[in-house]
Amino acid sequence: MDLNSKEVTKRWQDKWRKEAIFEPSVNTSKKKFFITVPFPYPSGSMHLGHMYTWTRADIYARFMRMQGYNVLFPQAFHFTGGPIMGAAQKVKDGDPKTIEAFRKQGVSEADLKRFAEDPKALAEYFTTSFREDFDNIGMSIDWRRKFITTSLNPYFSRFISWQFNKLRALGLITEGKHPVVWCPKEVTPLGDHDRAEGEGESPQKFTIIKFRHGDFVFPAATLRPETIFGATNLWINPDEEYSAVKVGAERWIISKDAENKLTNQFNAIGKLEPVKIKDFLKKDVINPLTGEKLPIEPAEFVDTKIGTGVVMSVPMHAPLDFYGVNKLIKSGQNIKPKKVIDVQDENAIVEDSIKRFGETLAGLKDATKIVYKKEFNHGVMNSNSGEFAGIAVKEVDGPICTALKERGAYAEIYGLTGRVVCRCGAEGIVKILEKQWFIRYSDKAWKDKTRRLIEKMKVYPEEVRLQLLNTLDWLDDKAAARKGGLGTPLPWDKEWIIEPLSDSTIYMAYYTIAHKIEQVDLNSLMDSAFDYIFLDGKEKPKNEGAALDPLKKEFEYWYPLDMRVSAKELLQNHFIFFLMNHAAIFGENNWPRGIQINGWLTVSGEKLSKSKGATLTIKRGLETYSADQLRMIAAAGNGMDDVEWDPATINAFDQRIGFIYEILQTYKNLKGESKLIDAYLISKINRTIRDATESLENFRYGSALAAMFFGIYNEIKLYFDLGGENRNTIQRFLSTFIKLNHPVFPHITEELNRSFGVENLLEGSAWPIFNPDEIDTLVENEVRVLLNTIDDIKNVIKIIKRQPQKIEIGISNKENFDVYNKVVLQAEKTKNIIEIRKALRINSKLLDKLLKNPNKLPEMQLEEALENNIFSQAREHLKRAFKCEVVIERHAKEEKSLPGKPSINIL
RNA sequence: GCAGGGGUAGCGAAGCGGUCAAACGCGUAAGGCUUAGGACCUUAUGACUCAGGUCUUCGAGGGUUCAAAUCCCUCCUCCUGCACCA
Repeated sequence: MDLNSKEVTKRWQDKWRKEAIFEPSVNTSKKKFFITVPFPYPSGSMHLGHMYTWTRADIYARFMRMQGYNVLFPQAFHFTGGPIMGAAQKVKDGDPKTIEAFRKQGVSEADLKRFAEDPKALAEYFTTSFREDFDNIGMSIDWRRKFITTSLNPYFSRFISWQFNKLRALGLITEGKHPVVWCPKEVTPLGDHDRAEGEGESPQKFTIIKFRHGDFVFPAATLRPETIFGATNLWINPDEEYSAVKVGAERWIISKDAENKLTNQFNAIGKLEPVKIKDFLKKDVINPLTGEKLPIEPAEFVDTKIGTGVVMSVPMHAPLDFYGVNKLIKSGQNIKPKKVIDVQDENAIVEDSIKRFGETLAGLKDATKIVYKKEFNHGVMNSNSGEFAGIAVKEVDGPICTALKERGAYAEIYGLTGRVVCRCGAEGIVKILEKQWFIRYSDKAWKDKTRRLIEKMKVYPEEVRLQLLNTLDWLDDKAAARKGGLGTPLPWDKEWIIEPLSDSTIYMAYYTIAHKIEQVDLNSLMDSAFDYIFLDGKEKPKNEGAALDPLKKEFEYWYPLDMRVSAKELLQNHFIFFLMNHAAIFGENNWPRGIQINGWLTVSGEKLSKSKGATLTIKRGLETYSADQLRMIAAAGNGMDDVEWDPATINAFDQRIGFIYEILQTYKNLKGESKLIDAYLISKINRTIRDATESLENFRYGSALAAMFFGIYNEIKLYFDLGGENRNTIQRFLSTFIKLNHPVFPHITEELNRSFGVENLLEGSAWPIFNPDEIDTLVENEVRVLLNTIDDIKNVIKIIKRQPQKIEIGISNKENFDVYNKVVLQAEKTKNIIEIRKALRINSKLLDKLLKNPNKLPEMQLEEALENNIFSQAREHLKRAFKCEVVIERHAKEEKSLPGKPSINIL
């Protein structure tokens, strides 16, 4: 016989479609389960990496269907943003890399031409392609609810408008400026992926403190404005060029290297004129907070490229300054360094760190890092810092800046955390974008609400919860709209297009109504309509209100979302926005109930990216393997583990399915009795049901597979090995195996189920029930003993190097079993040998033997009669296996015979 | 830099205080079956032994404990995200 898993696939996919079992309707008498995966961006083909995530969701959907849930698993497509247009543009420009990648994915020349003319054609092409792939690998998706985003879908755009009006009404939208890394040559923001150098570098805010000298301003740039109380002087670099520049009504002295920064970041900037910086040396400036006079001093270590080229010197809190000021003091200057920050248990933090790293420039810089870190995290302002005394350094930044602002001494300037170079070759700078629209993710009350949501929901794997909570801590406002790309315009400022991460936060609600919304007149679909559908206690809109009722009914049945499934890279962006927007817009009863985060499918240890994925597409995969075979790989991972693409595993699939199929065809002829090995198998079947169910529930698919596919398979083999031949037991095994494995291998199990003689579809049929009464630990233990003994016999035979004439197996006597079991009971309480001995008060040689090693105390309960029975029933098998006479001796006299370890005598 | 997660046999991994030389899978080797085998079956796969035995390991180093891969500390190292990139 042969069962070809590729051939049966289509049959069952058609059947599921025909019976529309993936198209659930509202049924209030049935519990529901709503599961989604973030929509894909159709700018290329679906590859095995996509399959990994979607299969994980599909397995869950099918599992829940068998648990009796009414399951909704919909799928939409994301068109918002730049990449679709970008890809089309690249085709249009004739970019060979892009075109080659598309050709590899099977795109025809005619289609390529269409892509170049119309980005929408490209998106639609891949939308169709994705859908075929989803279907071909057996996703149980309800396609009636498919939709696309952007203004290409005016219904969806209305929905997004509603969302943003809601956020704005809640005070969660704000307008402001925003620093970005910028390429001056290409005149565009310079994202990580566009950089030749400096990935991960970002804009960094420096506080400018204005120190005045006459009508000149010396703008000292610093990351630590709180140290101003300890400032002893300013530094300038006497070997570099400086300019005076008009900023508003003021004249600032800055390094020549800082000129560009000023021009790019400040609006009102006047003429630049070179100054002789040496003329200012030894002159005094005024500390704006303390009123002290501070001298301007030269220092060659001032890097004029950083900040403004003017630096505030704080010797007690900055190693470089300490070094510089010490030199001044030695040359006879009267400077009195002052400590303004205390760190517990660290009295000489600067001196100590200099000692540690040395007085070289590099050493001083390393020391600086340590000092900054310690003082920032653990420092407290001391009595030298005026009104700020007692405040933690972490908390003091805001108040200090306010104080500086009040005295007209504050400004800010952005630098980069490191050098950035664009792919075009130009060096990146910081640019302040004006009039941006932000979502106020920094809002504290909003974060608190979301924190509650996160604490309440289910999170798989659990460690992700901590990461989400930590992400909330640093989350800041996010620019939510751009001037270009596809999308929905901001309802109150139509020049701006809502960007992709912002229009994908609550659209799961849209799935509930997507298949019915077009029955409503678009003109009547105003905000009040969405209020009515999605929010509790809202009035029904006067026009067309009745048309909304079926939508509201759908939403109220399906929401909240029960499970969102995705890979780990979306955790700190998409997921956090998804949760925050739900917390803001929906009632607590409609907050998401669970998320699952998984790792990636890797090839040679590397994540499948778009470029790599081009060769490992679903279509390619299906040329060689069946859908179930591919799904097996997706089921290999637990939690956030990455899973390596390893086609060799597929061999295990064929071989096992083949064996099951063989049993299926022959078991009916068996007429054997039910024996102890039957009790054993039934016990194991129940354990497997329990373990597999628990693993599936927790998305531990690798463990589930180990139990329900590999583990139980080994048990049935053992069953046959030990002479099992009972039809009912085997039937029980087959039925359980087929059902348990259905979520992972839906096609082949349907086929097996039919061969099994069951008419109804497996999909949606009842999940096997775990029966704790059928767990028989004693029998399991004794079978273990039998197997160990067989191993031992083999061992011995190997040693004596000859065919045995006769094997005598001696089972220990009842008294010994009693002692043994008492030790087992005690060992459950303590592993302390002396205590066990005390508790038992028995004198026996066996006891001495058992208590020799605390790490090897017996743990399995055993039973003398059962041990005898197991061995007696296995006698025929042993005779066959060892091709000789086998004698089982009860109550063996031999001292070697222990409970659980019968004596073996080979003649 | 900040946050989170890892480092266990040739590989993927399980174990998360005591039945652990380490489940399960892959790979490898030998034998069987075969015209043959990438198919299947059996056995082996840390080291040393050889009548069912012993010893050593879980990134490195310290510590807690009768007992640690498992708990604590320090260090090394890998992966992920850090926002205008979807």
